[in-house]
Formats: sequence, structure tokens, C-alpha cells
Amino acid sequence: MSKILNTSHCNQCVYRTWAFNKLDQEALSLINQHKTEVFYRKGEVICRQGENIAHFLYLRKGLVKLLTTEKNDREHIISIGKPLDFIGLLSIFSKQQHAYTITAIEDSVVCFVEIDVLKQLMAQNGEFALDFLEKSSRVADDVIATRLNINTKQLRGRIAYILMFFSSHIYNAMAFELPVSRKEIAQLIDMSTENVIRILSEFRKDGIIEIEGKLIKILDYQKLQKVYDLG
Amino acid sequence: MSKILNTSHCNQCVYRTWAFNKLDQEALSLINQHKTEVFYRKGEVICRQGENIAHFLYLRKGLVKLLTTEKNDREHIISIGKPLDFIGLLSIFSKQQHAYTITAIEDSVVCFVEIDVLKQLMAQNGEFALDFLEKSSRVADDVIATRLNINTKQLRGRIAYILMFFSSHIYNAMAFELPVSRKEIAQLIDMSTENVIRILSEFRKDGIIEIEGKLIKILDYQKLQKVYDLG
DNA sequence: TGTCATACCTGATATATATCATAAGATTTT
DNA sequence: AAAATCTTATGATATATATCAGGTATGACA
Repeated sequence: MSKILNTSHCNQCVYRTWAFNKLDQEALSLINQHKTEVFYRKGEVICRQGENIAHFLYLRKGLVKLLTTEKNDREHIISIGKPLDFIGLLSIFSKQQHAYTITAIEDSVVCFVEIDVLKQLMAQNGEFALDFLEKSSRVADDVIATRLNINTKQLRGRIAYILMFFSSHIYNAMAFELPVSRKEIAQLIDMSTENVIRILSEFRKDGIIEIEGKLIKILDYQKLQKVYDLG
Repeated sequence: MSKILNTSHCNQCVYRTWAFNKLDQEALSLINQHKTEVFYRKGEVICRQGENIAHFLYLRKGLVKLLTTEKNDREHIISIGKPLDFIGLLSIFSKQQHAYTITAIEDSVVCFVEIDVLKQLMAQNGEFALDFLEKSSRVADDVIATRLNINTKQLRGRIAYILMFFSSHIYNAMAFELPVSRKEIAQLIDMSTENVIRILSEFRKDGIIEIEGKLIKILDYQKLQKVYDLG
């Protein structure tokens, strides 16, 4: 079960010099008073699509997925969020309800900051607001670019993308343990689970990767890059 | 050819009560001094992917498309922008170069506001910045939601979406003239030109629409909605 | 310890969609 | 006004991808 943590002060937070570098000590203290830090075990739901938005969410540790559920109760994954990624996405500021469900795909620590406090600080401090605008723009831009990218590629290119994504963006290593199932990969890059498995096997046969369950080892990054570029 | 217009004062602009409602007269005058209004004929390029960003773009009149060109010089349309839509998208604040090319698909008037002036005003005026953040969030959110939506639907659903989009979001009418070619529709909703044409024909045979070249008349909106919902 | 469910894997088949081919209007260019 | 080019159109074919079916392995759970 998720549990509320003994809250550490914002001064110690990884976000301090990132999202909050334009804030003075007084402002940080205000945020500190209006935040809650929660630990989630892998698989737990952090917030649900449709729920009222009362907080801005900072992912301090771990990995999460943003997803929507469609009528045919098929889940569709929008993106994977890592610390410093502004996991609330922008819907936080433009909508009353959460547009997406967020769940932990690794043990995670999320900080809930009351959104009214954040808005108040922005209204008072234009530099902070502008900085925040720039940072959140980047998140949305990335999501849009990624979605476009995935759509224009076919299956092999998409799998190549996902492997490169985990390798360079998330773990920064050639060998890593996939934090998601084949099914979740399928939901993320718009293809069937069977084909995710099939193409991973193809890559193995082609000598691009080594597979052992969730453990992936990239043997030939150049070749992977080429597959990606070809689409 | 595009031409610079005799600039009217920002007081008269449609954006004044929209994006600029948090600004006082002094700030508006500053913007007024640092803007240029340009008329573009249908088909002309407003800005190019890769160009340095120096201005925020307001579409005062007309209709534009945002697109990227891929290696195989195929064009991909990200979205259609109408007045009040923040056509610069968010890349304006997170990047140094334009991420997309923008071209006029109808005769258009675009206002170029120096971005440094805008940033300066935001830094000075938190309320303005926050307001701006909320409004631009909505644009990015819409694009993301639309892209996801299109991907999850198959051809008939996508064509239904496009017809509903022009009918309700752009023209607010059951009969309208498509401002784009079948090929451009294909580039916007990720399908082949031939299939765009084919499925429009199907819809005609099904009694959903009437077609006469670019003129479209929706005969049965309910049925169209049903096709859309089915995916 | 065994049963149940879930994740992985692979082959065969079905289906949606792209591509190719061809042709008749439109538009633009010369 | 003729030539050239683009858009719309439709049928035939190819192909990418999903679906279905049958496995084994893996982990949860009683």
C-alpha cells in the first residue's frame, strides 16, 4: 500500500534547483507547508483520469506511466515519466480534471503540491511563471514529437525507438531490465502484443539484442539506430 | 505575395480580451510598438521549420497548417490552426528554432510580436504569465488528445473525425468548403490519399454526406457521430 | 503442492490499409 | 488554346499488421 512519508524539506529536493530555482526561501517554505510526499509501490495508482485536480505532482523517485482507458476498456499509454519530467503534464493547468491515469511502474515517491499555492506564487512571481512555462512546454513538445514519430514508423522502427528510449533516456545503459511488460510496450507504441514479442525475437536473431525475460542487452546500437532511421 | 499591413493598434485586436486581458494599457502599447502585422495569401509560407524563433505568432484572420517534412520529403500535418489558437504552439517557449513549418491554407493575417518583449512582460507580470500558461497548455493538450484519438481509430473513424472537426470547430456549419485537399487530409490523419477519397465516397453512398468537389454537406450528423464512436 | 492466472512465444490465417495502375476532370503554365 | 500538372476517382493487387490458436514458462495463491 502507498503511504505518506515523513516529509523532508523542499530545500533537500531534487526539484529545488530545477523547477524552483526562481523561488526564494520564503516561497519554498510556503510550498513546503502545502505539500505531501507519498510512497507508491510498483503497480499502484497515483491518480485517476477524471478525478479533480488539486495538486501538481512531482515524481521524486521511480518511474510512472500515463494512460487513458478507452470504451473497449483497452488501455493506451501516452508516455513514461521519470523524475524531473513534470508528470502531471499540462492538463494540470488547462483542465479541472486529470486527463490521464498515472500509475507507478517502479516503486516511486511522488510529491503533491497544492496547485492553488503554486498558482499564487506564479501570479506573484513572473520570473517563476515564465520559467515554469518554458519547462512545461518542453514536456508537451516532447510528447507531441514522440507521438508523431511513432506514427510515421512501422513496427521495427517503433521497437527500435522503445529500446533506445529505455537505454538512453531512462537507464543510460546498454543492459537494463525492462520496467514494463510486452503488453505495455504494445499499448505505448500502438501495436499488438504478439508483434512486440515477435519483433524482439527478430532483433535477437539479427544479433541486435540479447533477451532474457525482462533483461535486455543491446549488442549493436548502431544497427539499432539504423533500423530506427529506416522507419 | 505576403505584405506588411498598416498596423492597427492592439486595442482593436481580437486577442486583446483573450490572451492579453491581464495587461494594462502601458503593456499593450509596448507590444504595439514591437509587433508587425502581415498578410499572407493562401498557400504562402509563414515560417519555416528550423528558423530561429524571434516572434510569437498570432493568427488574426484565416486558417493555417502546421507541418513537418520527413526525410522521404513526405509532409506530415500536425494540426490546423484558426484564430485564437496560439499557432506558434509551445515550441516557441521551449526551443530556439521553430519545430514546424506554418503555411496559410486560407488568406490570413498574422501578427508577429517580438518574443523578448512578451517574455519581459511575463517576468514582470505573473498574472499575465499564469494566464498565458493556462491558455497555451490547452493548445498542447488538444494536439496530444487529437493525435492519440486519431491513432486509436481506423480509417472511417478518422474521416468522420475530420468532417466533424471542420463542421463544428472551424466553420460551425453543416455545409462548408474544405480548405484542404484530400492529400492534405491524408497527411493530417495518417492515411493514404486514395483511401481518403474512397471513404468519402463510401460516406456519400451511405447517405452521410453530399460531395461536390471541395464542397461538403453533412446530411446525417448522427450517423457520422456513430461512425466516429465506433472507431 | 498443486491449481490458477498471467506473461511470454511462435505459427497460421484474416483483415485493414497501402500501393499500383489507369483515367477523367480541374488548374496552372506556356 | 494547348500542354503540362495536379486533384479527384475507382478497381486490382500487394503488404503490413492484427487476430486467432496452440504452446511453454513464470509467478501468485490456496
